Amino acid sequence: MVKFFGYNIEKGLPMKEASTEKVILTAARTVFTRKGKDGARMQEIADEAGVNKMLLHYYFRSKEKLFHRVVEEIIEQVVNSVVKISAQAERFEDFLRTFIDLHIDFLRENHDMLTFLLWEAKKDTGLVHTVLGKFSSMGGTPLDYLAAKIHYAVQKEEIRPVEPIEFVLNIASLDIFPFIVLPPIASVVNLSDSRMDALVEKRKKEIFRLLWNDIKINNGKS
Amino acid sequence: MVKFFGYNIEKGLPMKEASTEKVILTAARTVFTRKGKDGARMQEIADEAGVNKMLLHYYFRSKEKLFHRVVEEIIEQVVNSVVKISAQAERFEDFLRTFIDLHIDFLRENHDMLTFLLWEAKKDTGLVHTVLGKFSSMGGTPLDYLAAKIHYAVQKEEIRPVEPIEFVLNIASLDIFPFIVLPPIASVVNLSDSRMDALVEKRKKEIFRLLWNDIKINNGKS
DNA sequence: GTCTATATTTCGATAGAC
DNA sequence: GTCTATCGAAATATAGAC
Repeated sequence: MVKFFGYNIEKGLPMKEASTEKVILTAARTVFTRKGKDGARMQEIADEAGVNKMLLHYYFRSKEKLFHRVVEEIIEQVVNSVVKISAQAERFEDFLRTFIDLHIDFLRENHDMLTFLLWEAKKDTGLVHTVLGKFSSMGGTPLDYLAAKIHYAVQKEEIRPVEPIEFVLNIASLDIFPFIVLPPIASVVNLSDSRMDALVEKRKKEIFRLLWNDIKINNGKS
Repeated sequence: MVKFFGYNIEKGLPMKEASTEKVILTAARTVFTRKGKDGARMQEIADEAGVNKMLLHYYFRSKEKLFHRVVEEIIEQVVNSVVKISAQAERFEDFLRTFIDLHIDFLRENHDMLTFLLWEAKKDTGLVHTVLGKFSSMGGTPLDYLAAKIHYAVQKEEIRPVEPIEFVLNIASLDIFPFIVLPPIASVVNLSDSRMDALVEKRKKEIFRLLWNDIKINNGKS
């Protein structure tokens, strides 16, 4: 294909097809999240992308640099998603229900990069720096955001006073952990996708019920 | 040192010092849980053990076999601990409080192998088979055990009826997840050990309160 | 930009002396 | 059982033609 500044000269149209660089990046993300930084092979990434191995070095110089590009992209996506689904609804009850719903939908679609990110962060805490930096450039960590949200809801007497750190740990744990353990187990016990989906939808209700019952204030209701 | 069937001939005493094999195994566990199967280097394990690299092959033939020995040991320890701390107390309230307490104590001591195990299980689901096999040889999975425990407590009207799978996911998530995310974060934000310990002890109470309030039956109390 | 061929390094594994 | 020396495979990275 003849390319010129992102335009496909042959067809005279803006290129919608992925550039070689983008193809490689996508393939690298697939392989890295599956095998990890150390287990991934440049050859496997090239095969996954359907390009010559040498091109990975042409575009990204080294495995190390390619890895960092992939991780930055993942962190960018994760942080943006969390920030986006945090900005929901006025009443705390609605906020909580919506947050759990969207958060779990996001996790279901991206559970592959979950364990990967946690593992790489344990080996190299530089990743944690990147995540925290990205959050603060977006206006604050989820902890900061939720603390403000809780403070407001308490004043409005929607919920009882709760410690933000405890609440964040509760919701993060309940939302995220199943997507770390269940996928490996599911592939062993032959849990079908549809049964998995049903389980996930039930979890949404269960998590909301558990957390909301714990903090809500009943105004005149039994 | 002159050795003969586990006896130290020079001193005429049973050997309390670790054998070379045991020293290697311990070092391997340290390095594998820190760097993962792919990131670990035989040389680094040898250095950690303070022995010649060649001895690793003498005792374990290959990196693959050494890795599997380490993983089997870890799984053995994890399963035994879970089974052990599950067999506690008659009343469900006491059982729950004690389980959370001991489970979290165990996790605090062994959080290094947590992310490692979850990561390796994601890459190679053979590990899941090993875990499930070990559990069934010990009388059943935690899910089986808790289902029976719940059934009994419901009959005694100590708790309302609950779905075992939901309850297991709730308690596992709340107990385990913090030990996956917090250690990397703690090392970045300079959270001291004592403050971490305080946080953990508060978590125990918070988790028990949250779960118990959700399932208990109030007999005549407000 | 893309290919083939090759350089360079790292690492698991073995041989053989003691 | 333990050591030194070394092999051979793999994997990252580069050279140079097209």
